[in-house]
Amino acid sequence: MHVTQAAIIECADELFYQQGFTHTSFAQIAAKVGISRGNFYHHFKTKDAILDAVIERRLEKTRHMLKAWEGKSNTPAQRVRCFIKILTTNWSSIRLYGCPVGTLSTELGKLDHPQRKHAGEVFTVFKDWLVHQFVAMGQQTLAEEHALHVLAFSQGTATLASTYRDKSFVDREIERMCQWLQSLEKSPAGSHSTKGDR
Amino acid sequence: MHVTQAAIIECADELFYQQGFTHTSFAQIAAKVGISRGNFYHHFKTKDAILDAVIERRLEKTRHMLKAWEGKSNTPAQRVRCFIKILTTNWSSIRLYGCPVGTLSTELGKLDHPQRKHAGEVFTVFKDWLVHQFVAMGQQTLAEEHALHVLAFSQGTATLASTYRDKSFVDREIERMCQWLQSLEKSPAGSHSTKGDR
DNA sequence: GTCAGATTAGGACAATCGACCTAGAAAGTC
DNA sequence: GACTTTCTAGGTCGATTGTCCTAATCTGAC
Repeated sequence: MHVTQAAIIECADELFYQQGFTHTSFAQIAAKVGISRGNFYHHFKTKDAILDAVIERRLEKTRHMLKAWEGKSNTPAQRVRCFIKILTTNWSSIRLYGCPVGTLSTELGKLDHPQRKHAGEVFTVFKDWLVHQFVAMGQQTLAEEHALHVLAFSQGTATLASTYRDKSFVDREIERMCQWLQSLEKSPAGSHSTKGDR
Repeated sequence: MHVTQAAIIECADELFYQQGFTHTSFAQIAAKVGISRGNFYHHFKTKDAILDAVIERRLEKTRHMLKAWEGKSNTPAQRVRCFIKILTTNWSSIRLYGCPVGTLSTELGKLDHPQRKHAGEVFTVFKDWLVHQFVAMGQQTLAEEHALHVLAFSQGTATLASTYRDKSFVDREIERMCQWLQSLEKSPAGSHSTKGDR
């Protein structure tokens, strides 16, 4: 039954985030789902298979969230601000467990895990979306660089804020980032001014 | 004999960095040191005791490195640049394993490990040193904020660069950071100019 | 040379890991 | 109703985990 399968993925997702992939066992997932340990083999052959499904779920949820942001905000700069402020939105969990994308990618990197690149795709989904926003802001030449810069800001702030569990630091960094974004809005910086969205 | 003890700490340090704390076992450390597994108990009662010693060693090495930087660079801004460029200096390992400080802090956070705060002290050593440099630059009111900003930059860049294993991105972010630092040098920004180092 | 203390190797211990199997319950088809 | 497929519970498997013990070896003081 695939409602059980979905429940396994959801619980595994949460536990991988909160405890890390290595430190999470089948027994813990099973307990959280409320099924027996041995039942796993029918749904997922290996632990890596669960990880694969978790990453796929995260990719899906990320794409969905970004699409939702398109509807809520009018300007591309406003959409980028949505991303920047995600640290505040998810603060209660980031405070304890850091950024789910960065921490998983880091852990799999250390394990030299075959799914390392797959986990990195979540970053790429964010990056491509950000690139699209910066291009819409008239920053096509530096769009990629700016996108990665915003991602790095998000990662660094999450890591440090999680270490010190300090919210005020997050607010200051967000303010700094928003000011930087505003300075981009004011100076279109396009070598050739661009009408038409290409 | 305390040469063995030092060897254990050094090997454990390396393995904790490369594989993570959870994923590193006594057997692996023992094999790396070249001693038997059972011999550990004589030197360290528990795995946490080894972790404690590793963190202490890192604190010591960090303080030593920062002191060395004081000698090599004349201006405080130049010293901050030493820190910023550490991503390039240690690129070959950061590429594969990320920042040793951030990744350990993140992992211990997820484990809710008692030594979490101890690991975070390495950040604080860097922070205090950076604060001192910014104060010397005449940025006393914003010194703490600037220091944390530089730390966050370092963390974010390391995480993202390690995910994509892309050196050129590191270079661009370093360049961006150095320009920001230069803009600070030009505008002393002291609300009241300050002679006397307080 | 003797002897006490420090250091070591090798293994035992219970617990847990991911992986796997089997028997039976549940669900759906005809 | 009988029958097939899907799902589940419980348990076993060898390997590995951190911890701990003991007997042997090494070292240095006397």
